[in-house]
Amino acid sequence: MSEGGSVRPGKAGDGAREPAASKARLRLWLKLLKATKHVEAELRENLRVTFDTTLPRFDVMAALYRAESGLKMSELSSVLRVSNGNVTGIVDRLVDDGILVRIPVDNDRRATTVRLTKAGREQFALMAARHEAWVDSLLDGVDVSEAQDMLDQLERIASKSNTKEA
Amino acid sequence: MSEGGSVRPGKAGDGAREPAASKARLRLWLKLLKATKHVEAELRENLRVTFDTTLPRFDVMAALYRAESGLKMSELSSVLRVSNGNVTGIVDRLVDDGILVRIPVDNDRRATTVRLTKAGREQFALMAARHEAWVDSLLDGVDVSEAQDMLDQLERIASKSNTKEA
DNA sequence: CATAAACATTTTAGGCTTGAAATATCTTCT
DNA sequence: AGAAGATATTTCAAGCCTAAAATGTTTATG
Repeated sequence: MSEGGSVRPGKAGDGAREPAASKARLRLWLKLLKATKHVEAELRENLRVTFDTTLPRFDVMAALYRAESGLKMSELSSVLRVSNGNVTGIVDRLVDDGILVRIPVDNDRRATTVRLTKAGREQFALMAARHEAWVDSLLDGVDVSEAQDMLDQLERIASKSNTKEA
Repeated sequence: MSEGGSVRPGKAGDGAREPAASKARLRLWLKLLKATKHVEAELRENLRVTFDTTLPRFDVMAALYRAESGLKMSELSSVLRVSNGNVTGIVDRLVDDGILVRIPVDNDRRATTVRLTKAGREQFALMAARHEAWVDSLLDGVDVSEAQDMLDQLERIASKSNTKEA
Protein backbone atom coordinates (compact mmCIF):
# COMPACT_ATOMS: atom_id res chain seq x y z
CA MET A 1 0.00 0.00 0.00
CA SER A 2 1.37 3.33 -0.94
CA GLU A 3 0.67 5.42 2.10
CA GLY A 4 2.09 8.75 1.19
CA GLY A 5 -0.76 10.72 2.68
CA SER A 6 -0.71 13.63 5.07
CA VAL A 7 2.72 14.89 4.29
CA ARG A 8 3.59 18.50 3.73
CA PRO A 9 5.56 18.69 0.52
CA GLY A 10 6.07 22.43 0.47
CA LYS A 11 7.03 22.55 -3.17
CA ALA A 12 6.57 19.67 -5.50
CA GLY A 13 8.82 18.77 -8.35
CA ASP A 14 6.79 18.60 -11.54
CA GLY A 15 3.07 19.27 -11.54
CA ALA A 16 2.46 21.56 -8.60
CA ARG A 17 -0.98 22.94 -9.36
CA GLU A 18 -3.58 23.54 -6.73
CA PRO A 19 -2.46 21.91 -3.50
CA ALA A 20 -6.03 21.08 -2.45
CA ALA A 21 -6.82 19.18 -5.63
CA SER A 22 -3.53 17.39 -5.40
CA LYS A 23 -4.26 16.27 -1.86
CA ALA A 24 -7.74 15.18 -2.85
CA ARG A 25 -6.36 13.09 -5.67
CA LEU A 26 -3.84 11.55 -3.32
CA ARG A 27 -6.62 10.59 -0.92
CA LEU A 28 -8.63 9.16 -3.77
CA TRP A 29 -5.67 7.13 -4.87
CA LEU A 30 -5.03 5.78 -1.40
CA LYS A 31 -8.63 4.72 -1.10
CA LEU A 32 -8.61 3.14 -4.52
CA LEU A 33 -5.51 1.23 -3.57
CA LYS A 34 -6.85 0.15 -0.23
CA ALA A 35 -10.12 -1.11 -1.64
CA THR A 36 -8.42 -2.91 -4.49
CA LYS A 37 -5.88 -4.57 -2.25
CA HIS A 38 -8.62 -5.61 0.12
CA VAL A 39 -10.66 -7.29 -2.59
CA GLU A 40 -7.57 -8.83 -4.10
CA ALA A 41 -6.48 -10.25 -0.77
CA GLU A 42 -9.89 -11.81 -0.21
CA LEU A 43 -9.86 -13.37 -3.66
CA ARG A 44 -6.37 -14.71 -3.07
CA GLU A 45 -7.38 -16.22 0.21
CA ASN A 46 -10.52 -17.74 -1.30
CA LEU A 47 -8.56 -19.25 -4.15
CA ARG A 48 -6.02 -20.61 -1.73
CA VAL A 49 -8.39 -22.31 0.70
CA THR A 50 -11.00 -23.37 -1.82
CA PHE A 51 -8.89 -24.46 -4.77
CA ASP A 52 -5.36 -24.52 -3.39
CA THR A 53 -4.23 -22.16 -6.11
CA THR A 54 -3.09 -18.58 -6.59
CA LEU A 55 -4.26 -15.45 -8.37
CA PRO A 56 -1.45 -15.48 -10.94
CA ARG A 57 -2.30 -19.06 -11.83
CA PHE A 58 -5.97 -18.11 -12.08
CA ASP A 59 -5.10 -15.19 -14.34
CA VAL A 60 -3.08 -17.37 -16.68
CA MET A 61 -5.86 -19.92 -16.84
CA ALA A 62 -8.45 -17.21 -17.44
CA ALA A 63 -6.51 -15.81 -20.36
CA LEU A 64 -6.14 -19.25 -21.90
CA TYR A 65 -9.74 -20.19 -21.25
CA ARG A 66 -10.79 -17.31 -23.46
CA ALA A 67 -8.26 -18.15 -26.15
CA GLU A 68 -9.35 -21.64 -27.05
CA SER A 69 -6.61 -22.20 -29.55
CA GLY A 70 -4.02 -21.17 -27.01
CA LEU A 71 -1.58 -18.31 -26.80
CA LYS A 72 2.11 -17.94 -27.39
CA MET A 73 4.18 -17.15 -24.34
CA SER A 74 4.72 -13.61 -25.54
CA GLU A 75 1.01 -13.12 -26.15
CA LEU A 76 0.27 -14.39 -22.68
CA SER A 77 2.77 -12.06 -21.14
CA SER A 78 1.36 -9.16 -23.10
CA VAL A 79 -2.27 -9.93 -22.26
CA LEU A 80 -1.48 -10.28 -18.57
CA ARG A 81 0.92 -7.36 -18.62
CA VAL A 82 3.62 -9.19 -16.77
CA SER A 83 7.19 -9.93 -17.78
CA ASN A 84 8.15 -12.84 -20.01
CA GLY A 85 10.27 -14.44 -17.34
CA ASN A 86 7.40 -14.30 -14.93
CA VAL A 87 5.08 -16.14 -17.29
CA THR A 88 7.72 -18.80 -17.85
CA GLY A 89 7.72 -19.73 -14.17
CA ILE A 90 3.96 -19.80 -13.71
CA VAL A 91 3.44 -21.81 -16.88
CA ASP A 92 6.17 -24.26 -15.85
CA ARG A 93 4.31 -25.06 -12.67
CA LEU A 94 0.93 -25.30 -14.38
CA VAL A 95 2.40 -27.68 -16.91
CA ASP A 96 3.85 -29.79 -14.11
CA ASP A 97 0.37 -29.96 -12.62
CA GLY A 98 -1.19 -31.13 -15.88
CA ILE A 99 -3.25 -27.99 -16.32
CA LEU A 100 -1.40 -26.61 -19.33
CA VAL A 101 0.47 -28.02 -22.30
CA ARG A 102 3.17 -26.42 -24.38
CA ILE A 103 2.80 -26.96 -28.10
CA PRO A 104 5.54 -26.15 -30.60
CA VAL A 105 4.62 -23.57 -33.21
CA ASP A 106 4.92 -24.65 -36.81
CA ASN A 107 7.54 -22.81 -38.81
CA ASP A 108 8.98 -21.08 -35.79
CA ARG A 109 11.05 -23.15 -33.46
CA ARG A 110 11.58 -20.21 -31.12
CA ALA A 111 7.97 -19.99 -30.08
CA THR A 112 5.61 -22.20 -28.14
CA THR A 113 1.88 -22.05 -27.79
CA VAL A 114 0.37 -22.74 -24.40
CA ARG A 115 -3.07 -24.26 -24.02
CA LEU A 116 -5.30 -25.52 -21.24
CA THR A 117 -5.67 -29.27 -21.00
CA LYS A 118 -9.12 -30.78 -20.70
CA ALA A 119 -8.58 -31.05 -16.96
CA GLY A 120 -7.42 -27.45 -16.93
CA ARG A 121 -10.56 -26.24 -18.69
CA GLU A 122 -12.77 -28.15 -16.30
CA GLN A 123 -10.96 -26.84 -13.27
CA PHE A 124 -11.11 -23.30 -14.51
CA ALA A 125 -14.83 -23.45 -15.21
CA LEU A 126 -15.42 -24.30 -11.57
CA MET A 127 -13.07 -21.63 -10.32
CA ALA A 128 -14.49 -18.94 -12.58
CA ALA A 129 -18.00 -19.47 -11.30
CA ARG A 130 -16.91 -19.19 -7.71
CA HIS A 131 -14.69 -16.25 -8.53
CA GLU A 132 -17.57 -14.34 -10.05
CA ALA A 133 -19.70 -15.02 -6.99
CA TRP A 134 -16.92 -13.87 -4.70
CA VAL A 135 -16.49 -10.63 -6.58
CA ASP A 136 -20.23 -10.11 -6.59
CA SER A 137 -20.29 -10.49 -2.86
CA LEU A 138 -17.22 -8.37 -2.21
CA LEU A 139 -18.53 -5.49 -4.31
CA ASP A 140 -21.92 -5.75 -2.71
CA GLY A 141 -21.84 -2.20 -1.35
CA VAL A 142 -21.23 -0.67 -4.75
CA ASP A 143 -24.03 0.60 -6.89
CA VAL A 144 -22.76 -0.40 -10.28
CA SER A 145 -25.12 1.69 -12.34
CA GLU A 146 -24.11 4.80 -10.45
CA ALA A 147 -20.49 3.89 -10.75
CA GLN A 148 -20.46 4.20 -14.51
CA ASP A 149 -18.81 7.61 -14.52
CA MET A 150 -16.05 6.53 -12.24
CA LEU A 151 -15.70 3.40 -14.27
CA ASP A 152 -15.18 5.38 -17.43
CA GLN A 153 -12.71 7.64 -15.72
CA LEU A 154 -10.83 4.60 -14.53
CA GLU A 155 -10.83 3.31 -18.05
CA ARG A 156 -9.18 6.51 -19.17
CA ILE A 157 -6.58 6.27 -16.43
CA ALA A 158 -5.72 2.72 -17.29
CA SER A 159 -5.37 3.36 -20.99
CA LYS A 160 -3.35 6.51 -20.62
CA SER A 161 0.05 6.03 -22.24
CA ASN A 162 -0.81 2.41 -22.34
CA THR A 163 -0.19 1.99 -26.02
CA LYS A 164 2.81 -0.23 -25.50
CA GLU A 165 4.90 2.93 -25.50
CA ALA A 166 5.33 3.08 -21.73
CA MET B 1 -18.03 -14.07 3.30
CA SER B 2 -19.31 -15.75 0.20
CA GLU B 3 -18.74 -19.18 1.60
CA GLY B 4 -22.25 -20.29 0.87
CA GLY B 5 -23.73 -21.61 -2.34
CA SER B 6 -21.79 -20.40 -5.29
CA VAL B 7 -24.77 -19.44 -7.39
CA ARG B 8 -27.60 -18.36 -5.14
CA PRO B 9 -26.46 -17.83 -1.58
CA GLY B 10 -29.58 -16.07 -0.34
CA LYS B 11 -27.88 -15.01 2.84
CA ALA B 12 -29.41 -12.36 5.01
CA GLY B 13 -28.61 -8.85 3.99
CA ASP B 14 -27.11 -9.19 0.56
CA GLY B 15 -29.10 -8.28 -2.48
CA ALA B 16 -30.60 -10.77 -4.84
CA ARG B 17 -28.00 -12.19 -7.14
CA GLU B 18 -29.06 -11.49 -10.66
CA PRO B 19 -26.65 -12.78 -13.27
CA ALA B 20 -26.53 -9.44 -15.06
CA ALA B 21 -25.61 -7.54 -11.92
CA SER B 22 -23.02 -10.13 -11.11
CA LYS B 23 -21.39 -9.73 -14.51
CA ALA B 24 -21.50 -5.97 -14.20
CA ARG B 25 -19.75 -6.13 -10.86
CA LEU B 26 -17.13 -8.43 -12.32
CA ARG B 27 -16.48 -5.93 -15.09
CA LEU B 28 -16.27 -3.13 -12.56
CA TRP B 29 -13.78 -5.11 -10.53
CA LEU B 30 -11.60 -5.86 -13.53
CA LYS B 31 -11.52 -2.19 -14.44
CA LEU B 32 -10.75 -1.19 -10.90
CA LEU B 33 -7.91 -3.67 -10.86
CA LYS B 34 -6.57 -2.60 -14.21
CA ALA B 35 -6.56 1.08 -13.32
CA THR B 36 -4.99 0.48 -9.94
CA LYS B 37 -2.28 -1.74 -11.33
CA HIS B 38 -1.54 0.79 -14.00
CA VAL B 39 -1.07 3.64 -11.55
CA GLU B 40 0.90 1.42 -9.21
CA ALA B 41 3.21 0.32 -12.00
CA GLU B 42 3.87 3.92 -12.98
CA LEU B 43 4.64 4.89 -9.40
CA ARG B 44 6.96 1.92 -9.03
CA GLU B 45 8.80 2.84 -12.19
CA ASN B 46 9.06 6.48 -11.14
CA LEU B 47 10.42 5.51 -7.74
CA ARG B 48 12.88 3.16 -9.36
CA VAL B 49 14.33 5.54 -11.92
CA THR B 50 14.14 8.70 -9.83
CA PHE B 51 15.13 7.47 -6.39
CA ASP B 52 16.40 3.95 -7.01
CA THR B 53 13.92 2.59 -4.50
CA THR B 54 10.75 0.51 -4.38
CA LEU B 55 7.13 0.94 -3.38
CA PRO B 56 7.38 -1.33 -0.33
CA ARG B 57 10.34 0.67 0.93
CA PHE B 58 8.43 3.88 0.28
CA ASP B 59 5.45 2.55 2.18
CA VAL B 60 7.53 1.62 5.19
CA MET B 61 9.18 5.02 5.20
CA ALA B 62 5.81 6.75 4.85
CA ALA B 63 4.40 4.95 7.84
CA LEU B 64 7.43 5.84 9.93
CA TYR B 65 7.50 9.42 8.72
CA ARG B 66 4.08 9.92 10.22
CA ALA B 67 4.97 8.12 13.45
CA GLU B 68 7.78 10.32 14.67
CA SER B 69 8.50 8.26 17.72
CA GLY B 70 8.74 5.15 15.61
CA LEU B 71 6.71 1.96 15.44
CA LYS B 72 7.19 -1.55 16.67
CA MET B 73 7.64 -4.19 14.02
CA SER B 74 4.18 -5.55 14.72
CA GLU B 75 2.62 -2.09 14.47
CA LEU B 76 4.37 -1.53 11.18
CA SER B 77 3.14 -4.82 9.82
CA SER B 78 -0.38 -4.05 10.99
CA VAL B 79 -0.42 -0.52 9.55
CA LEU B 80 0.89 -1.70 6.21
CA ARG B 81 -1.24 -4.83 6.25
CA VAL B 82 1.58 -7.10 5.29
CA SER B 83 3.03 -10.09 7.12
CA ASN B 84 5.53 -9.82 9.93
CA GLY B 85 8.16 -11.75 8.05
CA ASN B 86 7.80 -9.43 5.11
CA VAL B 87 8.42 -6.36 7.23
CA THR B 88 11.49 -7.99 8.72
CA GLY B 89 13.13 -8.26 5.32
CA ILE B 90 12.32 -4.77 4.11
CA VAL B 91 13.40 -3.20 7.40
CA ASP B 92 16.64 -5.19 7.34
CA ARG B 93 17.55 -3.69 4.01
CA LEU B 94 16.55 -0.16 5.03
CA VAL B 95 18.66 -0.48 8.16
CA ASP B 96 21.60 -1.63 6.06
CA ASP B 97 21.15 1.48 3.97
CA GLY B 98 21.16 3.78 6.99
CA ILE B 99 17.57 4.87 6.49
CA LEU B 100 16.13 3.17 9.57
CA VAL B 101 17.32 2.25 13.03
CA ARG B 102 16.10 -0.47 15.34
CA ILE B 103 15.74 0.57 18.95
CA PRO B 104 15.18 -1.91 21.78
CA VAL B 105 11.96 -1.43 23.72
CA ASP B 106 12.31 -0.86 27.45
CA ASN B 107 10.84 -3.59 29.62
CA ASP B 108 10.20 -5.90 26.71
CA ARG B 109 13.15 -7.61 25.20
CA ARG B 110 11.00 -9.27 22.55
CA ALA B 111 10.09 -6.07 20.79
CA THR B 112 11.99 -3.46 18.78
CA THR B 113 10.95 -0.04 17.68
CA VAL B 114 11.90 1.09 14.22
CA ARG B 115 12.51 4.71 13.40
CA LEU B 116 13.68 6.79 10.46
CA THR B 117 17.17 8.21 10.74
CA LYS B 118 17.74 11.86 9.99
CA ALA B 119 18.92 10.89 6.53
CA GLY B 120 15.83 8.73 6.15
CA ARG B 121 13.50 11.59 7.04
CA GLU B 122 15.20 13.87 4.58
CA GLN B 123 15.07 11.34 1.80
CA PHE B 124 11.43 10.62 2.43
CA ALA B 125 10.44 14.27 2.39
CA LEU B 126 11.82 14.55 -1.12
CA MET B 127 10.18 11.35 -2.28
CA ALA B 128 6.79 12.21 -0.79
CA ALA B 129 6.63 15.49 -2.65
CA ARG B 130 7.39 13.87 -5.94
CA HIS B 131 5.05 11.01 -5.17
CA GLU B 132 2.14 13.37 -4.60
CA ALA B 133 2.85 15.13 -7.85
CA TRP B 134 3.01 11.82 -9.71
CA VAL B 135 -0.33 10.73 -8.33
CA ASP B 136 -1.83 14.10 -9.17
CA SER B 137 -0.68 13.72 -12.71
CA LEU B 138 -1.72 10.09 -13.07
CA LEU B 139 -5.23 10.76 -11.80
CA ASP B 140 -5.55 13.77 -14.01
CA GLY B 141 -8.55 12.43 -15.89
CA VAL B 142 -10.57 11.88 -12.74
CA ASP B 143 -12.99 14.45 -11.46
CA VAL B 144 -12.45 14.05 -7.78
CA SER B 145 -15.49 15.98 -6.63
CA GLU B 146 -17.73 13.81 -8.75
CA ALA B 147 -15.98 10.71 -7.54
CA GLN B 148 -17.07 11.20 -3.96
CA ASP B 149 -19.81 8.60 -4.13
CA MET B 150 -17.55 5.99 -5.58
CA LEU B 151 -14.97 6.94 -3.03
CA ASP B 152 -17.37 6.34 -0.19
CA GLN B 153 -18.45 3.06 -1.69
CA LEU B 154 -14.83 2.03 -1.96
CA GLU B 155 -14.39 2.99 1.66
CA ARG B 156 -17.18 0.63 2.57
CA ILE B 157 -15.66 -2.17 0.54
CA ALA B 158 -12.28 -1.76 2.12
CA SER B 159 -13.57 -1.62 5.65
CA LYS B 160 -15.86 -4.59 5.27
CA SER B 161 -13.97 -6.56 7.79
CA ASN B 162 -13.44 -10.22 7.36
CA THR B 163 -14.34 -11.83 10.62
CA LYS B 164 -13.29 -15.19 9.32
CA GLU B 165 -15.13 -17.10 12.01
CA ALA B 166 -18.92 -17.18 12.23
C1' DC C 1 7.70 -21.12 41.89
C1' DA C 2 6.73 -23.70 37.81
C1' DT C 3 4.88 -23.99 33.70
C1' DA C 4 1.52 -23.13 30.32
C1' DA C 5 -0.24 -19.70 27.38
C1' DA C 6 0.35 -15.56 24.93
C1' DC C 7 3.18 -12.53 22.42
C1' DA C 8 6.96 -10.23 19.26
C1' DT C 9 9.83 -11.25 16.08
C1' DT C 10 12.67 -13.99 12.87
C1' DT C 11 13.40 -17.86 9.95
C1' DT C 12 12.09 -20.95 6.32
C1' DA C 13 10.16 -22.74 2.08
C1' DG C 14 8.00 -21.66 -1.86
C1' DG C 15 5.89 -18.76 -5.19
C1' DC C 16 5.54 -14.11 -7.69
C1' DT C 17 7.81 -10.24 -9.97
C1' DT C 18 11.05 -7.51 -12.47
C1' DG C 19 14.95 -5.96 -15.52
C1' DA C 20 18.77 -7.55 -17.68
C1' DA C 21 21.66 -11.07 -19.72
C1' DA C 22 21.86 -15.30 -22.28
C1' DT C 23 20.14 -18.73 -25.96
C1' DA C 24 18.22 -20.06 -29.86
C1' DT C 25 15.98 -19.11 -34.03
C1' DC C 26 14.33 -16.39 -37.80
C1' DT C 27 14.66 -12.54 -41.25
C1' DT C 28 16.91 -9.19 -43.92
C1' DC C 29 20.37 -7.21 -46.57
C1' DT C 30 24.30 -7.18 -49.22
C1' DA D 1 25.63 -17.58 -48.60
C1' DG D 2 27.05 -14.99 -44.52
C1' DA D 3 26.69 -11.36 -41.35
C1' DA D 4 23.69 -8.35 -38.80
C1' DG D 5 19.70 -7.45 -36.62
C1' DA D 6 15.22 -8.75 -34.83
C1' DT D 7 12.31 -11.95 -32.12
C1' DA D 8 10.79 -15.59 -28.71
C1' DT D 9 11.84 -17.53 -24.80
C1' DT D 10 14.51 -18.80 -20.75
C1' DT D 11 17.76 -17.92 -17.12
C1' DC D 12 19.53 -15.14 -13.42
C1' DA D 13 19.94 -12.14 -9.40
C1' DA D 14 17.51 -9.68 -6.28
C1' DG D 15 13.58 -8.22 -3.86
C1' DC D 16 8.67 -8.83 -2.36
C1' DC D 17 5.18 -11.70 -0.22
C1' DT D 18 2.82 -15.24 2.50
C1' DA D 19 1.79 -19.04 5.81
C1' DA D 20 3.78 -21.80 8.99
C1' DA D 21 7.41 -23.16 12.11
C1' DA D 22 10.92 -21.76 15.27
C1' DT D 23 12.96 -18.73 18.93
C1' DG D 24 13.07 -15.98 22.66
C1' DT D 25 10.45 -13.35 26.14
C1' DT D 26 6.64 -12.02 29.03
C1' DT D 27 2.37 -12.88 31.52
C1' DA D 28 -1.03 -15.60 33.72
C1' DT D 29 -2.38 -19.50 36.35
C1' DG D 30 -2.27 -23.35 39.32
